Amino acid sequence: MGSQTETTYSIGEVARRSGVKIETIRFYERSGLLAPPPRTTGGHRVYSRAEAKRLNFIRRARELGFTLAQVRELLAFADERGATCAEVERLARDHLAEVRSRIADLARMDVVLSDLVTHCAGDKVPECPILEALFDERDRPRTS
Amino acid sequence: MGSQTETTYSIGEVARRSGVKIETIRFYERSGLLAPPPRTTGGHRVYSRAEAKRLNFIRRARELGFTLAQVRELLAFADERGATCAEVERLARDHLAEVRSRIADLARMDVVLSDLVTHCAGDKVPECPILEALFDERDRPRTS
DNA sequence: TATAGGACCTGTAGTAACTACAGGTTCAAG
DNA sequence: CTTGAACCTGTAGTTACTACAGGTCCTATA
Repeated sequence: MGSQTETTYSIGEVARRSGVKIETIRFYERSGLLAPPPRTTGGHRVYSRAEAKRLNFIRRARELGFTLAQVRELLAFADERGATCAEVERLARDHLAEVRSRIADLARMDVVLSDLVTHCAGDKVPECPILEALFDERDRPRTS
Repeated sequence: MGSQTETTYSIGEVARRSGVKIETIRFYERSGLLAPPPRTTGGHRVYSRAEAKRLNFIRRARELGFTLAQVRELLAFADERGATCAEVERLARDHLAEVRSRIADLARMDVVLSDLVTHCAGDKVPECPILEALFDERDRPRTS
C-alpha cells in the first residue's frame, strides 16, 4: 500500500490546462462526456491528469467541428482500447464530407453576396438593388 | 367606397408560395418579423400578397445566411423606403466578411481532417492515429 | 487564529432558429 | 350535416454552451 503521490487539480487548474472553460467542464459532466470526479470534503471537484487529457481531446475534436455526439463516440472508441480504427476513420471521413458540404454552401452564399454588394452603387440610387434582389421571387426551393 | 377584390391566402397557401413552413411563419410572427395578420371570424390567419412577398424576402435572406436580427434590420430599411442604401450595403458587406471567415475556419478544419484520415491505414494499426492526434496537447489556444 | 476575497458550488434561465408535439377548433367539400 | 384536412394555442425539445443569483469553501496573510 505505497501512498502514491498523484498530482491533482482543481476545476480552475484543469480549465487553464485544457483550454476548456469551467462552466463548460461542468456542462460536459452533466452531459456524460466526463465522469463525475471525486470531491474534497467541502464538495470541490478534484481532477487527475487523465481528465485534463480527456478535456484536451474534447477541445481539439470540437475545434475540428465534431459535434458532441461525435465526440462521445470518439471517446467511446478511445475508451474501449480495441481494433476500432476503421470506425474512427469512417466517423472522421463522414465529418470531413460534412465540412466540405458546409464550405460549398458558404461558397454559394459568397458568390451571391459578392454580386449583390458590387451592384450597390453608393447611395445615389433611390431603390436599393440589394433589397430588390431579395424581394425577387426567383430561386424558390423545389416543392417535392 | 368601391369594394376591392383583394386576393387573400390562408397560412398554408402562403407557406407553399413563399417556401416557408407554417410553423416557421407563426414563429416569425411571434418574433415580430411579420405583423399579426387579420383573422377570419373563426380565428384563422388571412394573408395578402404583400405578406407572401415579405416571407419570400425573409427566406432568401436566410438562405444567404443572414441572421434573423439582420433580416429584421433589412426589413426595417425596406419598410422606411428611404435613402438607406449605404446602410444596407454595409450590412451585406459585414455579412459577406462573416461568411468568408466561416469559410476560412472550415477550410482549416478540412486541412487537418484530411491529414488525419490519410494517416489512418485501415485497421492494421493497434493504436489509431486519429485518436492519438486528438489526444495530443499541441495547439492549445493562447491564454491571454 | 481570524478574516478577506478569490475560487468554487448548485440550479435555473437565456441564446438562435426553428421543430414537434398535444389537444383542441374551424373550414370546405360532398 | 358530416367528415377530415387544415388550422389554432401553448409548451417543450434541439445544440452547445453562457450567464447569472445566491450561496459555500479554501487559502494566504495579518
